[in-house]
Amino acid sequence: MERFAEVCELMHVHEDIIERVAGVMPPEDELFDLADFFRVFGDTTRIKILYVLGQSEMCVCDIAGLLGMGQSAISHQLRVLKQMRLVKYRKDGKAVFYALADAHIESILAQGMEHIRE
Amino acid sequence: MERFAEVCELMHVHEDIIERVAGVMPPEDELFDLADFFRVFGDTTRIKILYVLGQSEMCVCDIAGLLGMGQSAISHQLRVLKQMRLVKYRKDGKAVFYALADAHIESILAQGMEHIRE
DNA sequence: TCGTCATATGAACGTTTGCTCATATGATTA
DNA sequence: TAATCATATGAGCAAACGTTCATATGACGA
Repeated sequence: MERFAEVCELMHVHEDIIERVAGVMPPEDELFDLADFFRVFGDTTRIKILYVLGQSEMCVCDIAGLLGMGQSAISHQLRVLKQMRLVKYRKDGKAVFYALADAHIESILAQGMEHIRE
Repeated sequence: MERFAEVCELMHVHEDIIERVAGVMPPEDELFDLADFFRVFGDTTRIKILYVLGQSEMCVCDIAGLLGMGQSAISHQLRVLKQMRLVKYRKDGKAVFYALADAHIESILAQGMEHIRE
């Protein structure tokens, strides 16, 4: 295969593996979306937000107070979480209450926690 | 609570929620490690590497060929994956074969996939 | 209606990230 | 031993990210 030629000289060794694996790769954009999804979990502020929302729905101001951060920073991050459909919100007068979008998310967090304590 | 004073004026509204949630927050460094862990999944190249290693163990050169990327780029990313203990490796002569560190990882990937197709 | 409050948003800025290129390391073969 | 090959690594650079600051929006109460 020409596509491997520029990388290694000894391509014939594992050609069988490569052929087989190339056949079962999910489409490019699906893997991109997957990375995009996990990227959202890859920031301490957002992890904290998700964690506290796992305990209770909360307004922006509550979260900012709880995490000791500015309202703007939290609002920006909530937008990211909202875009990835990790949180939902309801408006109540001036306040906006955020909550986890579904139970899926806590389960992913829990699995991550499991892995880092081993 | 003084820590909330600079954020909002109307702090007394949800003080109860805040007190309760603050009591059950995991330690700062644990949440940091968790974000650190997920950050590794938050890149297309690394997701692809994890995906192909889920199919078969593979040497650096195989991965680079399969993904159509340079050997150096793959090697750099494998170091990140190694540091987070997501992959293990064995040496065989000049080649180094990488594999997923444990089954945990595929399960996390699968859960992510589930979420993005909904 | 005006002032106030909670939230959202845009620009700016410093930091982090991921790639490339060049080179180092370490093992194999001639 | 010298040449070759697979992998690792450091520097450099462009792009992406997360925070802050200033300001906009939109709802409530006086």
